[in-house]
Amino acid sequence: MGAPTSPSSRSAPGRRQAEADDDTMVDLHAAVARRLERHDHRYTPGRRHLVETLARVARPVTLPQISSHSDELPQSSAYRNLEVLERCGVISRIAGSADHAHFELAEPLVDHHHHLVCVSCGSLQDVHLDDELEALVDAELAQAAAAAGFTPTNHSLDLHGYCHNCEPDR
Amino acid sequence: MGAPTSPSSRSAPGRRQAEADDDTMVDLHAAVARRLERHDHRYTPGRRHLVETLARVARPVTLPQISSHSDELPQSSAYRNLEVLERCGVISRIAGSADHAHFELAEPLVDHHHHLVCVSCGSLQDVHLDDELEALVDAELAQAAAAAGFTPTNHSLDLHGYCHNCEPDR
DNA sequence: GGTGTGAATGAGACTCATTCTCACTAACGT
DNA sequence: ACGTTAGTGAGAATGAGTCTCATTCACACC
Repeated sequence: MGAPTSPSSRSAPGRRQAEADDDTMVDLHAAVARRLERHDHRYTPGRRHLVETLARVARPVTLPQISSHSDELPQSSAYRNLEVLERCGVISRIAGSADHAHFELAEPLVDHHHHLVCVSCGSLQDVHLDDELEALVDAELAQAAAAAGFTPTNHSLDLHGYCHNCEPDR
Repeated sequence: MGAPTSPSSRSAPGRRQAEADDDTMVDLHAAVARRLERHDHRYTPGRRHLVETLARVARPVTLPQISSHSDELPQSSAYRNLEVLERCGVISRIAGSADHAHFELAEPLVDHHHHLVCVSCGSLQDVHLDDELEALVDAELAQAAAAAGFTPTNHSLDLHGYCHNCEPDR
């Protein structure tokens, strides 16, 4: 991992997060289970539920949003499981400026992508960029990082602005 | 103490944040004062102090770090003033995953730049990218945003990894 | 079929960064 | 001087996220 993550071949399913059909869901669960096992953790119903919700909404969501989609999980368990899933590389936490952190499926389980961040309502949305541009960015960042004695793992690129519900004040 | 000290205000901003010499400091204060005035706020000594600290450290810092550099300001005032300065576009808040938010001088007052984010200790460091690449990124992001009905204001590009004090676990 | 071991759960207490409240003071305009 | 408004500081309040702990579950091995 000298270089930033390239969206290169991994054994895991590199499928689009959106509109997950049953097949991709099965693959996803298998991949998640494998990751949990590797860390000596179990793929319990609660965790399964979280993963399934994240896969279905296909965008970064907060814990309250997850709960509202179906609150089968008490808050403390939900947070604990999100943390476990994060440590196992299944999901990633986006700390943003909104009140709550956002969670999404982690990169090897979904395609590399970035976010549109609404500065008004704090909501997040995925964007995909051209691979070539990604490579350019990675290359130049890697170079700049090296100069600063920094060991990169991955980059994140957010576009801040107003989502379609939050037109700039009018 | 009266008015801001620089009547000669040559177009101040656009300067590098690091190693601010006295001249740039004078310019900076003038620019900040102008912004505050525009919002009917005063450039009080406490605010001056915050701006000066941020200019001197030349990297995003947390409130405890600001205080440790010289705690002339009670916590509640510091937070309140940071908020005012943020609303006036003088500083920007970086919410990150660290315990504390980081603060830095806002973009029009310093050059456009990005951050190296240490995933281990949470510290931030500035990086500058090639203008051409920036333009490319902006162009493509703008296009993607338009497709999503999103009105962009600016982008942020972070490189996550390990700073030179926090080599990957060994 | 028991039984032991360690992970998982849920309820609630707790932490702690940040924000709010409020009484008070400093600055500016007239 | 006087009124009005912004700023101050101390402490209380808020609230997202974490921790504790008693209990339950899952699985292996007898």
